[in-house]
Amino acid sequence: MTSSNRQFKDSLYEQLARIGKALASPIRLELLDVLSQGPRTVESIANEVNQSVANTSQHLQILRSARVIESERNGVNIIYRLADQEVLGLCGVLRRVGEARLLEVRQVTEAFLRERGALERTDNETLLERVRRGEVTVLDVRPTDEFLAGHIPGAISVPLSELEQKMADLPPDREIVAYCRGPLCVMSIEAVNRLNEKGYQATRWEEGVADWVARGFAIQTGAV
Amino acid sequence: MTSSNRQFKDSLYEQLARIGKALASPIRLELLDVLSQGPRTVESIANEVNQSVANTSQHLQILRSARVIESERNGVNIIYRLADQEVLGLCGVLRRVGEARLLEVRQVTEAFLRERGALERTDNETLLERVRRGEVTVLDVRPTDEFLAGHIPGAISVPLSELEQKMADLPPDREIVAYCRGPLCVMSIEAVNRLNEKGYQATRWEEGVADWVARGFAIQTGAV
DNA sequence: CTTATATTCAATTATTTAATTGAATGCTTG
DNA sequence: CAAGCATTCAATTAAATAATTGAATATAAG
Repeated sequence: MTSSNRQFKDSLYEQLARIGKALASPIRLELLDVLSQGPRTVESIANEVNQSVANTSQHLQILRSARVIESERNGVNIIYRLADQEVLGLCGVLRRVGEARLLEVRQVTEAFLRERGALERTDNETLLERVRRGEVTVLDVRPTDEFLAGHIPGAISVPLSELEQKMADLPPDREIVAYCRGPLCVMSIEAVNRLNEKGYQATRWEEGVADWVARGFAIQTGAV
Repeated sequence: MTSSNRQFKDSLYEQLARIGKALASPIRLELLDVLSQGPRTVESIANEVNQSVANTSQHLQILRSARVIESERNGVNIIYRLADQEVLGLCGVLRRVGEARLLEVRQVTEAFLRERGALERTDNETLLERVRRGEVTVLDVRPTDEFLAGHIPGAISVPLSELEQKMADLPPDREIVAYCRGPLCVMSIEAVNRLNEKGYQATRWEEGVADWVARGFAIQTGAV
């Protein structure tokens, strides 16, 4: 290979490695997951991931420098968001490769689900078909701002913290499917457990909005 | 969030970051690109990326530890290969995010193509359709072992080094489309330039076999 | 203009990563 | 069994990365 081709390759991979480096930190991967649910402020993100605001901010600078997130000022707050759907896809692929290839990921995940009584696999694909056909009542049990940022069309927003109050409004003889942020989020596990305790017929759809989008389906923003 | 949820998240992202760290090095990204064309020995890879065998081997250990590549011994040689298609997809998504989001990637790439007289964009999608309909003669100008590892069905293997000898066998009045490893490989550029100089009507399809696979199309292995 | 709040920056320290070099290991051949 | 070849390992050195802490900056409110 000529030396100018060599130089070109070196430059190109140096640049692409910026994205790899952005993904090389556990904290930054969590930041990206948090942002995949919708835009947030630094303080809110820092609380979610249990890190100092300064440390969170530094990691956000690295992600922004790699152009995988963007920011805009809103008064004293800075709102961060994922740069685009392709970045969302990148996070999804990395997680799927991790789940498929790293035994440790599966071990950690199964321990997590077993502790919460959610290890039993439902038929996720059949459930998805029934959701799409409108055969079940779909609950989004994430916080309201994440629902507003984007949700499965037809889903009802019932944040976990409001489930007790709103449970009585749910049709008692219609099957319920609850989802939240994704396979590793406990909200839908908790919601399904509570609903079934009260005699509802609830099932957890273990994916999240990002997975729905990755499947090519449209989402709804705003209140409906 | 309860402390056991926090611990779970910390463990999970620690594990997923192993893959991010694997991708955080320019050399390892190039190794993955090289392996996306087919399995190779350490020495052959080291030559391709212009690194020492020891350094190449160390990076390969990191990639293997992250489970994105696999190895098998073949006498004194060790053959390395990508772990599966999902890893191929991960590399593809990372490159697309880089190309879409990092101005520097586009700058480096355009300079590279301009220097080689290949900056003019052809309509890649129309070309693909014509390839799929069998309307053109398709040449794979990569080395033979990469052709054997996997190629577009119906493509003829004409490694760049053999183009002069084999050119006379090509139908003179049928349009030719040449491809190689991907947008940043010079073989198809060189091949198209030479063919057009000799009066053939040749166009470059700038993607590679990995992109063909990412589009969901089947590839052919072996000699046909 | 001053104070409060949110966020970023800079310096420091500790840890991790990367390239080099020479030794060690595994397989093949004579 | 010894020599050759391919590959990996280990130690060393230098560079890069990460968390903490305190200072600096930007915006809003009184």
